[in-house]
Amino acid sequence: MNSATNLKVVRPSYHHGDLRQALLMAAKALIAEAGIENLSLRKLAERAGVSRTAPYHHFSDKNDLLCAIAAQGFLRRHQEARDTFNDPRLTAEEKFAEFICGYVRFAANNPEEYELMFGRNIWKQKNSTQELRDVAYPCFQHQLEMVTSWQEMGLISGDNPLRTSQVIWGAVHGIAKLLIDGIYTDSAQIEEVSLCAVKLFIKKAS
Amino acid sequence: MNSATNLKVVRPSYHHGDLRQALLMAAKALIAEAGIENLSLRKLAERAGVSRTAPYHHFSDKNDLLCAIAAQGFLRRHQEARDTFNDPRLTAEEKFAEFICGYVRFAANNPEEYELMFGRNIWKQKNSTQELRDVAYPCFQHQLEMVTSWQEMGLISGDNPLRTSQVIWGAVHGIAKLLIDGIYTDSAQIEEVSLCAVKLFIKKAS
DNA sequence: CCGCTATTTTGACACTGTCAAGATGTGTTG
DNA sequence: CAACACATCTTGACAGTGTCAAAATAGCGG
Repeated sequence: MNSATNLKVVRPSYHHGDLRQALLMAAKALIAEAGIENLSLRKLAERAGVSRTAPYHHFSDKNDLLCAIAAQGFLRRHQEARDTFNDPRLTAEEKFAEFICGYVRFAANNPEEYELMFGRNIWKQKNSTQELRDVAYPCFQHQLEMVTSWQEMGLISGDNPLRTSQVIWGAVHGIAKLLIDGIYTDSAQIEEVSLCAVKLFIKKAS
Repeated sequence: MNSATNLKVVRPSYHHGDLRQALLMAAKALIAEAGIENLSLRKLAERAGVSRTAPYHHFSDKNDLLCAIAAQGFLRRHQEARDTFNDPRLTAEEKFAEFICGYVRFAANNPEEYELMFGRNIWKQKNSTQELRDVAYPCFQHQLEMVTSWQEMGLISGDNPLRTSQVIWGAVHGIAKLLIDGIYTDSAQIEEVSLCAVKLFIKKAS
């Protein structure tokens, strides 16, 4: 199916070269410029220099395209979270704080991409691609595992690890959403809010 | 011709009766049936029995219509929150728990309306109507005030009342969003997650 | 009664996603 | 090398969408 299996080297294989990749690039550019809701396949095709229906030979759907972009976002965030969690120079508490702050920062720095990754358009109904789920679920899983480990070592409070993970995920997700959706206007204080969340979840030793 | 002119004593004003209200009703019905993204002004007009552009004399915009519906949602939720906060039969801790659980329950029971109320489509850019802001901001404010009072009486942890309020708001919003957007599949356990959030935020007295 | 204005309609335009059918290049096989 | 199969891209078309302009209608105050 996927002709990209043969493309070990960057190689113009067919008419356009690698249209699929070019479309993803152009789509991200257009989204960054005008937001997700202003992305149309026709403008995208024009930007890529092909006709309106050319994208349909690389993505079955507009939804398919969006899922592919979201999948890239999950890969990036997953890697980011893994890096800080495995950084040997950080204490557990620093890792936890960076998990919270980094999560919100990721959303704040890539609002359109985050909106795509966690937007209802993709997840509601059966819109999510198998490819997207294969990338997103491990990312979710990783979050739960990290929180579980922090809880087991007594760093953060709560008893049920799964429930605590869900609440903390909900907290960072909600803070991020309230911010990037424009309900909070003070985007300058996200770091402060994130740090407050960290303090609230960390178990009091005193 | 229309014998309905004599029906309503309230205000049989013009051609249709009260089209604005009828449109809001029909819109909520359509949204409940097929979701926000499947609501079109044309289908709405057809449902209300008027032509496509008739709604434009009662709402300047599609966005204006959506804001009006969202405003009603904020009024309902605001009243709900006020009722539990002022219920003399509840202790402060019970009120706090009911605030958290009730918030998530409201979103779970009215997913489309909640999506509208807190969707980016309304708040991003300058899409929000003045009317909407006049209703929503007091609702937000009330939330902050409640959390502040609970913190001042030593019920919940944290030091900065504003930041704590924002984190707790973020938490309930995020839990609700993850649920109704279809990222959590287990909608049966929302109450459990909510209660876990309550326990996490309540200050340990022991 | 007439006219003014609020309300509604018809027509039109520029978009959108997506399908069907044809055209064109590419790789493989006989 | 030639011919075929197929991936790729294009043109044409259709049903939707939000929204504006201008025309038609209905109800009110004079």
